[in-house]
Amino acid sequence: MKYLVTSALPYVNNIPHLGNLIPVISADIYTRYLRLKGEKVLSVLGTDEHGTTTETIALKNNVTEKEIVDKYFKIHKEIYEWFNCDYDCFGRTSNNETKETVQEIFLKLKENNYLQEQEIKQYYDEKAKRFLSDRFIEGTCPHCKYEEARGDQCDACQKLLNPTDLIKPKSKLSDAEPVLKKTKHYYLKLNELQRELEKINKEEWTENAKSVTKAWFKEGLKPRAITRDLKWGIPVPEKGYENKVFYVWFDAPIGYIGITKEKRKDWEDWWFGKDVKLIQFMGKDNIPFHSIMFPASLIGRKKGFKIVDVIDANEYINYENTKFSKSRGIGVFGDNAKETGIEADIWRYYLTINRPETSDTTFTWEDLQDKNNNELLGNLGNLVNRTLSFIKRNFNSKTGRLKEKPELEVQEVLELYKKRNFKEALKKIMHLSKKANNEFQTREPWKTKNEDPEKCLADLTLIHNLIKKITVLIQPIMPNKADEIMTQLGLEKKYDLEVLKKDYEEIKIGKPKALFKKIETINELKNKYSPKKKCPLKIKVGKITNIKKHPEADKLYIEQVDIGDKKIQIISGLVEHYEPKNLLNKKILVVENLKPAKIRGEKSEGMLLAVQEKEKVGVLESSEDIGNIIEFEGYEETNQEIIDIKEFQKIKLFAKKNKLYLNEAKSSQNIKIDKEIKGVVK
RNA sequence: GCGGGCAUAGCUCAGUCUGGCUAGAGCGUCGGUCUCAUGAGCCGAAAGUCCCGAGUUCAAAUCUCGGUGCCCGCACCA
Repeated sequence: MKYLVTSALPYVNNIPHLGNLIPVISADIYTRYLRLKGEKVLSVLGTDEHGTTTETIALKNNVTEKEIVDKYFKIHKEIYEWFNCDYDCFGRTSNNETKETVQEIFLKLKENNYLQEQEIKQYYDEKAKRFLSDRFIEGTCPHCKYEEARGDQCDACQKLLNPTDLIKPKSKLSDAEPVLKKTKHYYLKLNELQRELEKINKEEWTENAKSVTKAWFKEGLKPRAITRDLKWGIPVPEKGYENKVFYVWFDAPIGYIGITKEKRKDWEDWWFGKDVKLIQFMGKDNIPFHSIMFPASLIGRKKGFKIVDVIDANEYINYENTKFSKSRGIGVFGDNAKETGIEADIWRYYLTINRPETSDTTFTWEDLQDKNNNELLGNLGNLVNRTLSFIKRNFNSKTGRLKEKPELEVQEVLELYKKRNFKEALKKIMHLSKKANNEFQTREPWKTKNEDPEKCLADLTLIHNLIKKITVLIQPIMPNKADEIMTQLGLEKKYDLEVLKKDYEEIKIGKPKALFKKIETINELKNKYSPKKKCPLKIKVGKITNIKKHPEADKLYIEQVDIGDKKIQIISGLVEHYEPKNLLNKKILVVENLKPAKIRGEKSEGMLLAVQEKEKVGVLESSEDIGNIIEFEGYEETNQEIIDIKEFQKIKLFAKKNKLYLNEAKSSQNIKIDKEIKGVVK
């Protein structure tokens, strides 16, 4: 039996965070375990480089797609290497072999009648001469009238849209007004492949993989488009498809094959071999691509490609009390982990002992510190150090003869590795380390060294061997630390079942050195990498440059307000409280990031802040410069996103004396309340 | 609105599919103890309404129904 191990190919638009690293490290651990057992194994990883997002970013930053993927490919590769992930094949889906394989599979799928062409209507940019994907279209949101809504979603009201919903659609490529035009796409007939897919043996899959896949089957598979109107991707080898590429979900998994083909002459032994077991690690969001789409493409190809045997899908790891988020920059990212000065193997330990195997788990900095200081240092590090320093000091750095066989329950750990229950395996290893400490304690070598030096040395030799066994077992998880320990033990850096079982005598040990450093600066790290607290409101100083009564309403004024970078129109119900001339040219406070609304037919693009105390209403004034943003203590950033009135009402605003309070946080700048009243701001 | 998931000790998590010892582990806390070791080690203890309620069963953390709270996906409305 041979083992082909993959980890989901990460998307290369950004830097991977700890959560993204889980499958990558898991596959590495499993590979190392298999090697330890002496199995033949090939591990494959790479970067997924095609897709809309890359094209969008390229457009936005005015660089080519190639430049972006080249940049991130390098970053990803370095990060995985830093985390001691040792893959046999590390490549990228933009390589030539993937292109060939994808096109070949496509042509044969067509020949085997698993593809169908379907015509749909889509927006077309006549200036740029191409079809536009949803994200390349901008226009006015039909719901909230926000003018820069994207074709797939409105940033202001968060509603999901179809590009055809947009009022006054505009192409992001050329500003031209796009026209609806017919376009054709190829669809993979998943429905016709469902029966074959259901036959795949799923016994060894993780529970989440089984249930997600089952849910798809229950719903009934439908044909799914495999082409898109984009230019960054693998070209479709077909007349009339010159301006189209394959959809990323179709080419990315084929990348496993393409990358193997690029790196290995014997690639066919792995992808067509009969005695191969394919084990794929991934996050839970990737399940359908590996349980349905990828196998469907391969089955439909009818060439005998290796179909997945094991899907190991992990749940998510959360950051402190929130989610990891690439787009919002929350969490620990690969490059941050390096900057902290905390070694890769410590991270590997943490991510494994807290691996989200059956449910989501939580990363906290404090937990990381505790685990390093109390478990790694206190238990394992201390065991190695106390043993080796003792041998060095009392026996001239040399172990002796054994009087009994060092026994340790290694089999259980190997079984847990085999089931890919790495978390439990590691817990068990730490338990073995504790037991070794216990041996040290109960044998009391510090007493026997004078009373019975021969027994003392035999005991230490025994513990020396226990440490060696523990080291071999922990090597898949902490490869660098394992090397360090082996060197200190005076043994070769070799990890296999023979080394695990053999007992070593009369070994000249290496130099004992502290294995782990105490982490004491965790609060600094926590502050450094915790999400900046965002002030939900963007409150600006503005000047009323014009004011008139709303023609359709008795209580409303229409004000033109200069807020520095632009002028906005605001409707407010101040007629009963102010004469227009008393408001004109006043410097007041407005909320700028409020969703625009029409009030009695007039547009209102913000809110003028005023305080109400019983019947009295006073506007908030400021002596700051026009356009200045009011800041609040404890908030480090200002929200740039538009919020709606409901959200606004949830925020507690209160004015007292010369300060404004937002959810109890005091404003940094002074304000003035007209009529010197205090109370709730509305 | 539809679908899915989660809720177990102070904290982080196992256990639930397949009902069954006294509900577990690590950390933390408290008590005791050793001195080889990086203020490390070892022994022990306390700590749980297994979210709430009902049902099935000889037996429920586990199965069924209802409720509450949180999360995710999809859709719709203004």
